[in-house]
Amino acid sequence: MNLALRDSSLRPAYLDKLNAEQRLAVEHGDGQVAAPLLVIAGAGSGKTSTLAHRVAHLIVKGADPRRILLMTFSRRAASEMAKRVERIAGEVLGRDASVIADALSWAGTFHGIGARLLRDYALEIGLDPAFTIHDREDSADLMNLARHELGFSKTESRFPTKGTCLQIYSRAVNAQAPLGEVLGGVFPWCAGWAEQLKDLFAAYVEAKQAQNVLDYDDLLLYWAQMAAEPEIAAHLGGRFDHVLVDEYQDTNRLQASILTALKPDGAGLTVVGDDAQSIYSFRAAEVRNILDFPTQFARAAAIVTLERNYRSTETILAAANAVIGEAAERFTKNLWSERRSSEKPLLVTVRDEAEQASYACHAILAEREAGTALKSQAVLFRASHHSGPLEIELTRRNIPFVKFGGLKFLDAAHVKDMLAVLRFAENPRDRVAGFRVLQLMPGIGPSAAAQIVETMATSLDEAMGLARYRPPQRAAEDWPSFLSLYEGLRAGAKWPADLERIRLWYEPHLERMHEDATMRRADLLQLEQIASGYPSRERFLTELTLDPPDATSDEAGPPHRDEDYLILSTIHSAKGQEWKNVFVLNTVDGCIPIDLGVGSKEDIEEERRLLYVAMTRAKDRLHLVMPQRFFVHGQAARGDRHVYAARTRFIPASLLSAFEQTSWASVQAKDDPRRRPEVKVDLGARMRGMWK
DNA sequence: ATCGCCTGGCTTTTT
DNA sequence: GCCAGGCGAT
Repeated sequence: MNLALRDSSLRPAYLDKLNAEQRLAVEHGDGQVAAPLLVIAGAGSGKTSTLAHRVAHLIVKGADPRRILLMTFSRRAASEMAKRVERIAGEVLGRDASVIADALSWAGTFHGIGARLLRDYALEIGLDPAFTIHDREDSADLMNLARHELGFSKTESRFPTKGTCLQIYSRAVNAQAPLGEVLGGVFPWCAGWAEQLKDLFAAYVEAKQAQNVLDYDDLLLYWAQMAAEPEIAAHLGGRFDHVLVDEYQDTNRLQASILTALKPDGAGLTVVGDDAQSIYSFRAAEVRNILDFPTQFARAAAIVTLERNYRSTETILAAANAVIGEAAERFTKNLWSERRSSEKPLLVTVRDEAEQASYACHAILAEREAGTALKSQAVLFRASHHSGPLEIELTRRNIPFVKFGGLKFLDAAHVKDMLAVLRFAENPRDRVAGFRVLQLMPGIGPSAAAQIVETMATSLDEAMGLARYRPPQRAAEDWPSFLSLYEGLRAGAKWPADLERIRLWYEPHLERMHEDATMRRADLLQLEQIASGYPSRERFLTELTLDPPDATSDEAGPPHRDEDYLILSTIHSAKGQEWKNVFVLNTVDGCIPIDLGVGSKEDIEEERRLLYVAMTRAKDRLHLVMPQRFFVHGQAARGDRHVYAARTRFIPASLLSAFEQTSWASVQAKDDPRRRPEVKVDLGARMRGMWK
């Protein structure tokens, strides 16, 4: 046996750090364009690392990084990946590795890559490359305009709201399913409106085109449609030798069709995912994508399964495996770990949500005393508002935190106003932006705003149309300054000075409209700060829409980077992350699974996977907290009241042995002045008794 | 035509 | 608790 075969010169050091399965995935095809590859990567199995190693390996073996397409679920994941590839490939090639990372320019989300390709091929497909992109709320606003114009806002019985309409539309597009099927399957209560919805969607699509805007779905839809043209498809597919997709379990049919169009025979295609972590079916994610992948192409795909978990202790894994083991259908095997621990995950019963918050604070601080930084701890929850009481408690105790998921910075009305001005300048045909901006001025309401955008649309030159418009009396005072702002912005982008200019114009309106103008002004300054990091107005608008800053923190403003802070996150936003110490709030029926409407069997299964995802984020310690009592408001008929909650159905009695059950009551409760002592003394009787 | 106030209905997760 | 839509005052 020739020992030279094992020589490190033949097997680079970076491969030695991988386990056998990971190495299989990395070396598949040995750097050449090869048969399709499916990597089933369990939670914590080193998926990101494996994918990064595969990309680095391709480059080391001579692949051109500019011809590698790498799609991840967030831009953050993409840049993280690029950094790792740079490090690994740099070790071997020894060159200036940053050149490699820069050359890996086609790394991003499906939507982000779509936007770039569409601008690139715009002329070939009859699209104006200056299109702007609508986020969800903008899309809903445009849907609403169409809804009004068609007279659906005053129907006898109530027509679905703009949000619901958009959801239906989006579902039909992403699932590539006919409207009837979507209505029947997902929105049965809207099935009676099928005809009207069809008309509405037709009007919505026309409006988008007239205004040169694309919504999120269009970025995929246009891409898929463009790739269905054989000539463009060949050109497009020929641009990339290797196409790698992360989180494949969360892609939908539209995305799968894009991949197939790019690589009809699957050559050079790698997808990575875990069916047990599929939690995006509300976004039309199709778990069949990953399940059908192996047999989808003429050449069968190679399959590699990663089951060794490097993240969690075996007790945490045992509990997580037990939870997912109850699933109706699953494909990956149980994860295993060598990380021994005598500590089982905790199932903590507390009285109510206030006590839950109190427990979490208490345990978090105790962990920090023991040396676990706040940053290594996270609190996860099913719905964004579940963290409300905890946020209050954290603020009260001066524990800094950053929250991911839920309401975004960009959703704040004043931030949207500023961006709308910018977008209106970038694309004068964007009616949603114009409609919003114009109404900021007192005296201009919906009808005047509609009239103005209409005037603009019918003028040959939009800005000219605007200049000729005579404002109503009440708006006369504010009009000239707006006009001069707009003409200035149209004359040519001065970046990032444009944003400051807009703010100076906007501030008086901000103060008039909002009590808390000072706080909001701080947000605008922060927006300018963010803007200064982008090279151009167009890039800023596009990338901000596709990848909004996703953390909001308490009013004190975002903690500095070097400061220690706790992570609060929805379970969805926690995907792909890990912490030493993890808390899951509201592990009760009604929250996990969430009780909304009927809930089909599939919905319930997805909720089970959500709990699994949450649990598998934990490395060392896991606390599942169960408040017994909930305060519910609303439901006018019954008024506010308490309801009692039961342990989540995903942890039936048969699984309890995998957990340590405890209950907790805050010690301070007795001293808390807000709490009334329970002893009731009849002082009057005592006084009288004194004289008996 | 605009704006502010009131009422009645729905209430998740995100690119 | 938030949004859509209706009504009345300016």
